[in-house]
Amino acid sequence: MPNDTPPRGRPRIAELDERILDATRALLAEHGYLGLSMEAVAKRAGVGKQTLYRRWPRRPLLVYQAYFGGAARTGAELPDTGTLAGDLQLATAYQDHVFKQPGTVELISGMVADCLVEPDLMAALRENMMRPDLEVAAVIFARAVSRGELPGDTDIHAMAEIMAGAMFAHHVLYGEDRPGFRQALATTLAKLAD
Amino acid sequence: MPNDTPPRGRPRIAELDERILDATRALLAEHGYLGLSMEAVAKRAGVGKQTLYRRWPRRPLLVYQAYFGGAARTGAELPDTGTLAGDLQLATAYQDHVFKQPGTVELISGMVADCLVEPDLMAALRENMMRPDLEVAAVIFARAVSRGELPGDTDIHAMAEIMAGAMFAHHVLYGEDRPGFRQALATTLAKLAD
Amino acid sequence: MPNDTPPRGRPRIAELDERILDATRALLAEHGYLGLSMEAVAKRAGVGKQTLYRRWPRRPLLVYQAYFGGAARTGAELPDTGTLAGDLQLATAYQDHVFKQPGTVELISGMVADCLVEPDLMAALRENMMRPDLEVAAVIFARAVSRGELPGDTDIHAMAEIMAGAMFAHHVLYGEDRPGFRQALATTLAKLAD
Amino acid sequence: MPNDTPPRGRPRIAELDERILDATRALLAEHGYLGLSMEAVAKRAGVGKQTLYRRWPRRPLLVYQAYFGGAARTGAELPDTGTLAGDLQLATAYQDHVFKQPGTVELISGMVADCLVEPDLMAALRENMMRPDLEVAAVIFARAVSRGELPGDTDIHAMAEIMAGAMFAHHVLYGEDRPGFRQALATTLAKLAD
DNA sequence: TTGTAACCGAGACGGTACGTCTCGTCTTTCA
DNA sequence: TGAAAGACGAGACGTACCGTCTCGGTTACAA
Repeated sequence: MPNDTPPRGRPRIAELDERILDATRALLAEHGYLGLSMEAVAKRAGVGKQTLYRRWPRRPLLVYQAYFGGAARTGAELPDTGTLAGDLQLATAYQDHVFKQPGTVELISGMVADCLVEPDLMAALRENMMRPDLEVAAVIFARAVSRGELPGDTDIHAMAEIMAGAMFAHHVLYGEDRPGFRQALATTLAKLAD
Repeated sequence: MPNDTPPRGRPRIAELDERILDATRALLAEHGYLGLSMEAVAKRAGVGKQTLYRRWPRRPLLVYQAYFGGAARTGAELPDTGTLAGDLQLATAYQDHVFKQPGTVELISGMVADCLVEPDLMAALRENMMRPDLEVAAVIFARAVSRGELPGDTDIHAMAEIMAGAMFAHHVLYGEDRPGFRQALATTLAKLAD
Repeated sequence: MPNDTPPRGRPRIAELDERILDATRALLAEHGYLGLSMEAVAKRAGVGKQTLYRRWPRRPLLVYQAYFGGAARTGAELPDTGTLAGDLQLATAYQDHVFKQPGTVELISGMVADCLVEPDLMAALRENMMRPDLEVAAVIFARAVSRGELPGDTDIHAMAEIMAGAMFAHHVLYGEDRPGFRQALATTLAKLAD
Repeated sequence: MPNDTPPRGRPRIAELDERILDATRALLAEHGYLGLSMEAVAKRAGVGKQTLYRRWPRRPLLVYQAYFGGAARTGAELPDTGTLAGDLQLATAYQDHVFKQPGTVELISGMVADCLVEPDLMAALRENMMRPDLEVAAVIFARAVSRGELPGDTDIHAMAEIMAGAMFAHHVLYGEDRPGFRQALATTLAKLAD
C-alpha cells in the first residue's frame, strides 16, 4: 500500500527536481556549502521559493540529494580480497579517494554543523551519509570474523567506526593529507588479525 | 624583545575582554554556536560592535578564546601508567570526558564548518584546537616506542591521529555514545604492542 | 496604456504605505529632517527595512511623499484679483504662510542638501517641490501679460523665480522674518507694471 | 587689554591649522560637503581627533574657515558705476561668478542644512556668510538713495535680500542657470529707479 | 462542465544579522 | 597643558537571507 492517499490537485513537475538539483550543484561548486543560500538556488533554477521549500525544506536535505544523488550511496560493497589486510587496503584507498573529491570536506563538515542543531536532521544525515560508509567498513570486519581472522566477539561496529572515523578526521580535521596515514591505519587494524 | 613598538593611543580596557568572553559563554550556553551572533555578543557585553570586531574579527576566534581560554589547551601531559595499554585507557577516558561536556560537540563542528571557508582560520583552529590533542596522544605512543613496546619506525603522528580522530568522529559524527567503543579503540591500539 | 507590464508576484500591501508615511511624519515632527533615520521609520511603522527601502530607497523621497503627499502640491492656482499688485500680495502672503509652518524651513534645506549629492534626486525634487511653486508664481505674471500690465516679452519664468526664490531665501537663509520684507517684494515686482 | 590671561601649558602648533584646513579642502574637493567627515579630516591631516575638535568643534565651522578663509569674505565693496542699473549689472555678474565656482552650491546648502539644526551655528553662518553678501548688495541701494534714484524711505535691507536671495535660489534651488535670469533680475530691480 | 485542490513563478512580508562607518568623548603617552 | 593615537558606546547605513505568505494563473482529477 505505497500510495494510500491518491494525489489531489496538480501534480508536481518532475523536471523541476532536476533543475533545482543542477542549480544546487552549480552553486555548491561556485560558493561552497556555507555560501549556498536557498534564495540563490531558487533564483538560479528559475523556480519559486515555495516550490523549492516544498520539495526540500532544509538546506542539508537539498544538498545531500544534489551531491550524493540519494540512492547512490547505499554501501556499494567492496570486493573480497580474501584477507582482512587486503580488504583494509582497498577500503582505505576508496575512502581516501572520496575525501579527495574537491569540496567534499567542506560539504561534509558544513552539513554536519547544519544538522547538529536539529536532531531530526542529524539522524537523517547519519542514516543517509554515515551509515553507508560504516556498513561498508563493517562488512570487512564481519568477513574477517567469518574467515576466523578475528574472534567471534569482535565489536564489528566499533571497528567500522574507528576505520571510517579516523579517515574522516584525518581529512576533515587535520588537513594536509600525508601519504603514510592511510597505510598506518590499514596496518594498525590488520594487526588485530595476528 | 617582545614589545618593540610601544603602544600608542588609548590602551584597550583589559576588563572588556572578560566582559565580552563572559557574554560569549553565556550566549553559547543559551543558543549554541550557530545561534551565536556577533551582534548579540556586543549587546550582551554592553560594548560597541567596533570594539568587539577590533578584538575578534571572526566568530570562531572569539568562540575559541571564550571556550578554551587560549593557553588552557596546551596539551597537559597525561600521567605515565607504565604500559601502552594503560596509557590508552587513560587517554581515551579523558577524551570521552571532554566530548561529553554539553555543547562541545556542536561547538567543535560549528567551528570547523566556520573555519573551513577561510584557510587562515582553519590553520589557526588546527594549531590551537587539534594540535594539543594530537600532541597528548603522540606522547603516549612516543613513550611506548622508548619503552620498546612499539618498533622504532612507528608513525607516531599517524597513530595519534587515529586515536584522537576516531574519538572525535565517534562523538561528533556517529552520535549516541556506546560504552564499548572507547574500550574497543583502546584495545585495538594496544594490540600493536603484542 | 498606463499599465503595460502586469504586476507579477505578491502585490504590495497598500496600507503599509500609509503606515510608513504616518511613522515618517511622526518622527519628522519629533526629531526633524536630519534626525530622521530609515532605521527608525521602519521600526516605528512596524515594517521590515527591506519593505521600506523597496518603496522609498532614499530618505528625501520618503520625506517628500510624507510631507507633501505627492499630488497635493500640483500648483493650486491662486484666485485672480484683477491686478498684478493684488495677485502679488496674495501670492507672497501664501508663501509666507507656507514657510512659517514649523519645520518647513529645516525640512526643505535638509532635503535640498540630501538631494544635491545625487543629481537624480535633485531633479526629482525640483520637479516635485520647486516646480509647482514656480508655476503658481508664473501664472501671476502670465495673467499680467495678458491683461497688458506687462510687456509681451516679459521673462515669465525668471520673474517667478525671483518671487519664489526671494521668499525662500528670506525665510530659510536670512531667518527672523521682518514684516516689511513681504511688502517690499510685492511692491518691487508690482513696480514692473508702471 | 587684549591678552589678560597669559597662555598656560603647551602652546598650539599653528602649523596644524593649515594642515587641517588643507585636508578639509582636499576632501571637500573629492567628496563634497556631505561626504566630508570629521573623522576623515583628522586622518588626512595626520592629526588627532581631539586636536581637530578643539579647534573646530563643528563641521560647518571648519568648512567655512577652509573654504572662505575667515576674513576673506568681508564684503569687498563693488566699484560705483554711477547708476543703480550699472551697479546691479556688476553685482549680479559677480554673484553669478561666485555661485559658478564648482562645489559652491552644494557647500552652501550643506552648510545651511547642518546649521539649521543648531541655532547658534545658523547665527554664526549668517553673520559670516550671508551678511557680507547682503551688505555688498545694500551698499548698491544705499548709493541709489543718496543719488536720488530711489526714495529715502526705501527698505534697503529688503532690497538687498531680494537681490542676493533670488540669485541664491536661482543657482542652488532651481539649477540649470539660464543666461536671461541675471539680466531679468537686474532689470527688474533697476525699474525701481524709474 | 464545473469545482476544488495543489501546483507554478514571482516577489512582498517581518525579521535578524552582517560588517562598515561616523559621531563626539575619553584616556593614554610623550613632549 | 597640548598633541597624536586610538579605544570607547552608540547606532545608522544598505545588503543578504531567512522561512512564510499571497497573488494570478495552470493543470489535474472528481462530481
